[in-house]
Amino acid sequence: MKEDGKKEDSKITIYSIAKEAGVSPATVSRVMTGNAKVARDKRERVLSLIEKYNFTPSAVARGLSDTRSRIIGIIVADIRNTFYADLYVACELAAQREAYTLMMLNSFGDLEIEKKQLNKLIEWRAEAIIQLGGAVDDLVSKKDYVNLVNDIASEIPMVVTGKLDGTDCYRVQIDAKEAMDMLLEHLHENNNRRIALLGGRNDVESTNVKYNRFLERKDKYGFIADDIYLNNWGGYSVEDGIRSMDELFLKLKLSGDPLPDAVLCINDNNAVGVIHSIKKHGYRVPEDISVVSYDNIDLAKISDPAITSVDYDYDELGQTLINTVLDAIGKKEIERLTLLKPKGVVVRSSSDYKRSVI
Amino acid sequence: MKEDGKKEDSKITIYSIAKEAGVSPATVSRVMTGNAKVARDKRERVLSLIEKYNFTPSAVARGLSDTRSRIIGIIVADIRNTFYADLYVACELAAQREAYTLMMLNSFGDLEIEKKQLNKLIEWRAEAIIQLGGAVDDLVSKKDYVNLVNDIASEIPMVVTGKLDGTDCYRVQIDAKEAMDMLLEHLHENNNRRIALLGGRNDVESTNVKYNRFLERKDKYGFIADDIYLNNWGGYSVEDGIRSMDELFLKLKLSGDPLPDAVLCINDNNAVGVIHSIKKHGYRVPEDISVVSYDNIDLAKISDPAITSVDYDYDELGQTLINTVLDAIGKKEIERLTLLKPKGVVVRSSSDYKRSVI
DNA sequence: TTGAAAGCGCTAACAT
DNA sequence: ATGTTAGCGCTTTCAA
Repeated sequence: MKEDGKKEDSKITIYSIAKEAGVSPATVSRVMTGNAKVARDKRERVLSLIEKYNFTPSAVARGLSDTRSRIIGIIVADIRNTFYADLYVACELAAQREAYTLMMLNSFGDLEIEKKQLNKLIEWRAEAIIQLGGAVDDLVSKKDYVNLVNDIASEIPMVVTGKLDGTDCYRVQIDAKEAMDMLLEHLHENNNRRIALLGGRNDVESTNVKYNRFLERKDKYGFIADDIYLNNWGGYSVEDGIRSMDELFLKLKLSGDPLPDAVLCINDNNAVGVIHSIKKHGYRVPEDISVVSYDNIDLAKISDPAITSVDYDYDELGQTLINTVLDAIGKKEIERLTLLKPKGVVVRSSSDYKRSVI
Repeated sequence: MKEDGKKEDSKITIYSIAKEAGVSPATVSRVMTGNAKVARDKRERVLSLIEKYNFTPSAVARGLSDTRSRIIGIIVADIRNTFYADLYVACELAAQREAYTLMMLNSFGDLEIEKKQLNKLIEWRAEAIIQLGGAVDDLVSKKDYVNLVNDIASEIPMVVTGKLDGTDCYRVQIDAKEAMDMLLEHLHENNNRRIALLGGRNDVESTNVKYNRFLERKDKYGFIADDIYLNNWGGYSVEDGIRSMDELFLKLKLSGDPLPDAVLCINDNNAVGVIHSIKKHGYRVPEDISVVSYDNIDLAKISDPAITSVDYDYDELGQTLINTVLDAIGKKEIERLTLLKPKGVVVRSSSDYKRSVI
């Protein structure tokens, strides 16, 4: 049996601490928050009791009391997707630096779930909400969803990585145009002429931006990219990549058009699928066809061959997301849209091959 | 200008609802929680006001009031690791079914960070804490960490996926012995004789269990596995896999021992590295060397060649984790250790090759 | 069935 | 510098 079992176990709060230290609860609160001067001796006494009892003040009570939860809600399309996990971790790190706690929920790309998660965050009185992917990516947003978001955004700041037009969210994004330009430059340097564009969905903003940017710039580099080589739909997964490339092979066979020199994929997962298809059809990467993509997640490095991919500064992105949140909470005047430059293209074997100029 | 701007915006709580509905706050609370009968008409009036104002009760206030936060804390070694992300999602799904919210924090395998995160969860008065990987995996746990954990575990349930001995945590794990047996059976069926064991760390419980199980059973199958083929250290990453296999090639070259028929890797990442090394050395998978591993994360499927891996029922694992938490919260008598059977081995090309019996 | 009132554990005036 | 007190927004006895 423990000594003094009964007394010792009674719930410990700032009151019990205060009593034992012979001070007022307010004083205990003051030494905890550091929001006011406290006499050296009292502080020490309080501190040692806190230490003794291993006291941890209740964030719940504090949240109620000062009506600042210090929680930032964050809805992620799917944390199992490395891209989002990378982003999430960057946010968590940044948030912790500012003494905020993230409350993370998955939406699985399901609008109903997303609404439910938003609600949960409101219940917890999150001071702001960040959304990584999901409905916020769609180019044209559902009416009732927009309404919900606007309802929320009128109360607390919402910052999204997508478009979500019709709402007044803050937006933080990687500059997709710039990302496209980097890849085009790289492909051009290696004398690729005939370029295919695969993966993604037309109704997703970042994909759409890339697509348009490509069309805008292709002539500058003398790229050949007839419609048959362009397919910005089919999704973002490995399987989607396989399907898109299989389809391209088929179409090319029927039309008699030559293979592309390079395939520009919408992300690394997609590229893995594309490579898979290319190998399956008996061609080599990069000797026959180069493959490049975006995001530079771990997969790009460990794929075989390793994939050339546009890298982002995830830490910067996370920090910017959090900064935007904090500024918005603090009612500072800030830009509605922040565009971050991609870090650069990491050249790997999938495209590290200079074609001869014929 | 909005109509009635001032009044409309004043914070809406159960009080404002109560007043407008002409009932007491208690009644509003009752209709929200459903904890007591409320006259039909009053309920309807309250409900319609809730609807009208889009009222969402404060979980913070509720948490303070009934001292049940309905938060389950969860510390993950690294959410960017697909294995943990899979596990996490399974937990989130299970938790939501029970109307609990997960508060997820990463430990990055750093003991100091882990302690800080534990503390944060205590601040938020998590009703229980789940730990996926990290310090809980270590076979021999650090003294002060054990003390901290025991301090916490004496207050709220802790359930871990690792060993964490010296503590009274609940443990939920995949049966590593069984998982090993499945792979051995598979390798045997394909007439692999000479087996190498690569990856992992000796001081991690699940790895250790597998290693010992292998030694225990190898003779039954007539496997040849001299010390030179065994290397259960080197870690869990792709790079670790490359290093381990490179090293094995080197040692074999020096000793003149033949190549193994199959390499049994500690997880899928490791296997990717091993395959990388094998290819690099000019051998083929599976024709020259078969490769198998554990966890069956997405990577196993999209790797080239696709990797044979032991699959788990992640949903079941998540649900069991949450059930254990709930039972423990409810002070039910439950087993301290729950062992789950692996789902089975998913055979893919990396080992789908029958060797001829010489 | 319903309301009044106390209390959850903290913070922040306000007074001293 | 410190104590008193009044909330924060709920839930839950306890009476009625």
